[in-house]
Amino acid sequence: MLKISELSEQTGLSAHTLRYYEKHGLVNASNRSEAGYRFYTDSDVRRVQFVKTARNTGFSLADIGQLLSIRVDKRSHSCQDVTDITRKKLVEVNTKLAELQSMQQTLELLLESCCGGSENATHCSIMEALDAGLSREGKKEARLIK
Amino acid sequence: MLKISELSEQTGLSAHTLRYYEKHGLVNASNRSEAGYRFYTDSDVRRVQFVKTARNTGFSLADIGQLLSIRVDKRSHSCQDVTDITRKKLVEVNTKLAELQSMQQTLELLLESCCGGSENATHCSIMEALDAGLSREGKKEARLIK
DNA sequence: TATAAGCTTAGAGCTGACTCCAAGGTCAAT
DNA sequence: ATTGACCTTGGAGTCAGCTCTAAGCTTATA
Repeated sequence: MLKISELSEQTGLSAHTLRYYEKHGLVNASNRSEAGYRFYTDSDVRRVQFVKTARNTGFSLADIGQLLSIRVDKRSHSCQDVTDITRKKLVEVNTKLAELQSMQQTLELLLESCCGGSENATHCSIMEALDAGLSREGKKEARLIK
Repeated sequence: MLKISELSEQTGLSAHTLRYYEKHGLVNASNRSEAGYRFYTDSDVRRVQFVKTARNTGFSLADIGQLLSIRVDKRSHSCQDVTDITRKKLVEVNTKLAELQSMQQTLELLLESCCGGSENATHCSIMEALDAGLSREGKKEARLIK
């Protein structure tokens, strides 16, 4: 039986966060002392670690709520229930990934196009490109957005 | 001279958002009618479009504030000032990109490992992998996390 | 002139995932 | 018995970037 600070240490999640998860229905302490102190069992620890792993994988707390309810009663759920949640997440991740990749490319082209020197920015090609809505090239090559 | 709704139409930003930007010091209407209605000049329109382009490129409103103050007085700023902001943003984007790519890979492996069928989730390999902290493989290949 | 559409403001609400605070109770060690 | 570390709770604050509301004025059209 672990106290909240011990669970915090074991999982790397703060006690604040653990209480927050409890408030949101993700992880309860199986036991409480007479004074109300939370005490966590091994099973609780595993549940918290499941939550942490799922968070690292990108699932929202709402997703994780669903995954947890599958986890406690696997017989009443299908693999498809699980893949549905996972696939939905993958789509979200891919969408964000595409946005970020586009930003990355733009930023790299902007940096390539600019001297970055200490002379004044009167003719800075980054400023020019942003002014032109990125529609023009970086002065030499016609690649931005296009 | 455009009214706010006209500027909204031209830029694709809502009137709400335009007022929000003004409140945060990014874009002022150069003129006001007697009744206080905002009127935007061509120069204002260009400024708003600059902001929009910078937003699309991933810059925060705070970054854009800096870029705008460079824009209005290019002589007092260097190309390096501009590349500093841009490079900082690129680093942030690359960091997020790495996180998302790791999530993407994990999600794809999870999906590969699971049948996704209508049978119950008792032996679902996604659930098993999340339970094991992704430290184990997808039943067949040893690739998750590793 | 009446109506509807559009404008103004300050300020509140939203999202998600924490993060912190105050006020007070508990526990272990000295 | 006292100190200090730890625990409890409800509720507020944080971040970014909007998004919306309410109450009231203005403007264009019929």
